[in-house]
Amino acid sequence: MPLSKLLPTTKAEPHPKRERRKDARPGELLEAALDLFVEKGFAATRAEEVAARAGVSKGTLFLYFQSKEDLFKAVVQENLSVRFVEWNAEYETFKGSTSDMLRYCLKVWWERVGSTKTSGITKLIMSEAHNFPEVAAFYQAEVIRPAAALICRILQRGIDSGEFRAVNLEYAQYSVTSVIIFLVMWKHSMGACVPDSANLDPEQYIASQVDLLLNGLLARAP
Amino acid sequence: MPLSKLLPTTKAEPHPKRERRKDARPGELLEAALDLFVEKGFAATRAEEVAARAGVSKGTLFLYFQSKEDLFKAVVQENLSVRFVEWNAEYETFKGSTSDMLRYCLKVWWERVGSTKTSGITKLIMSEAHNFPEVAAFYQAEVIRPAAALICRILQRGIDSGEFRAVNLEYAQYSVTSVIIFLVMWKHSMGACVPDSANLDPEQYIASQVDLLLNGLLARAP
Amino acid sequence: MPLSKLLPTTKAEPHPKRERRKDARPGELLEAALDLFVEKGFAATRAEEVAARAGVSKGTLFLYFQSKEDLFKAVVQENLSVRFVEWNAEYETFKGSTSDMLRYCLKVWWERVGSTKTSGITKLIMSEAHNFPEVAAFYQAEVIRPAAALICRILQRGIDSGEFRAVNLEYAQYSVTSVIIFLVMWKHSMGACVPDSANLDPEQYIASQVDLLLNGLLARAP
Amino acid sequence: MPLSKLLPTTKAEPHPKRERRKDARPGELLEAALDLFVEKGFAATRAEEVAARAGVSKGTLFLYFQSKEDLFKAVVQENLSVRFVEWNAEYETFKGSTSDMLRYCLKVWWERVGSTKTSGITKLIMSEAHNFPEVAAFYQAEVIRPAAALICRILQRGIDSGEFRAVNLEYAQYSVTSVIIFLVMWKHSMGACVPDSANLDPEQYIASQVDLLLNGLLARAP
DNA sequence: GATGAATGAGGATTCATTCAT
DNA sequence: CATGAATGAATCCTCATTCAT
Repeated sequence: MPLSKLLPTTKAEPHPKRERRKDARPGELLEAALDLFVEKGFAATRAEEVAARAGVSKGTLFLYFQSKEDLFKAVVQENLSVRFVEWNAEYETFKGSTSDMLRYCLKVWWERVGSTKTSGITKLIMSEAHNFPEVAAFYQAEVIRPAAALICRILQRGIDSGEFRAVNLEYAQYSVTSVIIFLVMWKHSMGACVPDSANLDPEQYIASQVDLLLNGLLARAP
Repeated sequence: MPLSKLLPTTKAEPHPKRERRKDARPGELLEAALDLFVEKGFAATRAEEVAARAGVSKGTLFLYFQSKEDLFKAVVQENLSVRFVEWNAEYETFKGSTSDMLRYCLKVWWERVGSTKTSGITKLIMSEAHNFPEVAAFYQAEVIRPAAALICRILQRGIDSGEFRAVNLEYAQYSVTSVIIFLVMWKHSMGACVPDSANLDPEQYIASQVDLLLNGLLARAP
Repeated sequence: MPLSKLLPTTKAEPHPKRERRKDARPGELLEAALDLFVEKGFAATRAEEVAARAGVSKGTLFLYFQSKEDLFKAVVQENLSVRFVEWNAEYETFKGSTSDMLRYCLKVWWERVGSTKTSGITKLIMSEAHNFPEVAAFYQAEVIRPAAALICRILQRGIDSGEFRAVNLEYAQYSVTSVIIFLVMWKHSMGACVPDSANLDPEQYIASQVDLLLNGLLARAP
Repeated sequence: MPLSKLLPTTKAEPHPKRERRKDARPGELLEAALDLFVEKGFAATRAEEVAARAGVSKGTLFLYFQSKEDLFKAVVQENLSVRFVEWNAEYETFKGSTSDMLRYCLKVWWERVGSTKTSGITKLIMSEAHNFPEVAAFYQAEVIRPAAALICRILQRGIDSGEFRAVNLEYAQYSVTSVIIFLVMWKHSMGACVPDSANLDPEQYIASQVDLLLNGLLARAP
């Protein structure tokens, strides 16, 4: 499925003058749109709000994006390319136990994605998938599957080295995914409506989850 | 007669069918609303659609609910609270290991909630929390906190009996919660946009998650 | 113009059984309707409110009146028949100066009409005339013209006796009418929105107006 | 393209004409609203009608006024207050008898207000006061009280000069007010539903009323 | 007769989108 | 390029009126 389908369609120029490339405008609009879509959902976000937050007029938004739906797709596209290449590379060269690798992987995810605005995109997709099935499918292909593959590779490494039990990869992978998804959803929904005292600390949450994932709940025989 | 010219005569045609089911209406509407809200989100669901799915007219909906927002709140309220009492009771009388109890607990959750329409509520809340802070707070108080408390009690039972390690309850509890939340979110978003082949089997998913949660990934020393 | 046109049409019975005549119902409804129409206007009054104030259900209202418009016409009809006959009779037999007669006339009007709910009908007609031109014309014919004629007859009596100047009757008559209309409009609009301290006392108002009408503002040469 | 199926495509046809008259709009809308509110009452006037009469679309109205009620208040506000300053000034410098002054005052009122659309405001307020108590209070403060004060000042001038009798100002003032109110109400309600033959001539009406107010009905002793 | 649940046309209001400036 | 005034389809909600009980 071609990525280009998610790019802002740029009004199919009849004669290709010069490829006007992005000023700052589109970026600022995409950023504003991400914020608002994540916060309020697609339908509840008004185009004018997005424009206002980006510091431009309503008209300008539609200069860069043919429609609100188009803007949505562009937001997704812009924030999709989580750097699996780079992570895959890190995976190839990682020295150390696979337990450490898993810990490291989640730590890095939190630092680079989870704690940033980018994590909002996941919440957005989860919330709007039904209204944008095409986008959801695309996300599934471009993000979820690669992520799952990466996790599987890590798990496989642990199994191969004898560090991990020979679990079913397909489902074991969800033990990592669910940690991530839960944190993202929490952060962007309930977490924002709840006093700090009732809230979780992401780093402690991740540490705890990894510990349990690795060691399990059961007490070990001495 | 000139007076009749003043007000449009509106001689309404007789209506096709007109059932009188005062007591059943709210429930029917609530069910229809649950379906549609979960499927399309709050904003994207038209009041008239809800009415139509419940087999009544637009006006009837507003006879029972003051506004669409009111309907939303009623949907949330309707599908809540009830279960925790019965579950807490089951917990008190459960015979067997806490591992079994945990397995049983998730199994029952899936059968009674996860696999039913009710699970859509959770997705709904996660998606719309920002637009309905009161509802979110309500959900937090009525569902999340009781659920967390129940899970903690189970974990504590395992620790007390020496079956489980003495983990931090507050965070260990999330290991169960995240299993549930992930499954719900998946089912109601990506899962509906993805071919069956790429989809997960809920019961296998749960079994696998519980197994890993109990035993961990790490291979045991012999 | 036949009065019967303003009567509630009673659903043109195909076979004239027995002329079911008013219980209390229609009267209570008309009273409630008059109150509310005067207070809030025709459009802003809901049929259900009228029914509720009359202590019956919505359906019952439409049992007695074919439509809200019909109800309006019935309200007008019911309250039209200000007793000019009786007043005309009083006029014939009145002993005393025409000044006293005028004073008496306005006093009686206030006691029997102005201070009662009936005066609301005038306010109602004035306010809604544009939306019910037929009713307005009818009121003009049945109430305003007879009232004007009565006033003219009184004025003529004064002129004939040499008590009054030989003024133009047609316009002099408005000097009485305007006193009445102003009081009615004030009572039913501004008067109800203003603290008592800023309000007028009807009887003092009438006395003052009659005095000025008779004696004029100008100081008399000694 | 399946995505397009999700949101109705709404490829709006180009609009016929589209004038850009930001500064003129509110005034045009206010004028249209005044016409229609006076003619049909507040509730019976549809927002779209107002827009249409102002030559704009429904949406444009709500660009300038937050709601129909807001529009109503603006209509009242727009057509007020202004005149009393200029009139008070004229009063200070008037040369001539107070009788002439009174005559002049009513003549000017008819020319500048009574005969214009502005007089419709008064009818509007009288009819709708109950539904807009704040507007009524505003009108009372901004129009009625200043007008009464002006009239009182004139009467006082006449009394001071010995031209008028020493009447009670508070109530004598109503003799002028009622002349005005009656004319306005008549013009905007019954007057519009009655053949010209049965109608009054405003200037003759005013002349007659002032004459009677000054000289009274009673024949003078020679 | 009475009731009040049900209906659906009607109207206020919103907001994505266009386009003259 | 940018603006923001203008548009009108879409949607929520009201309320006169009907009719099964």
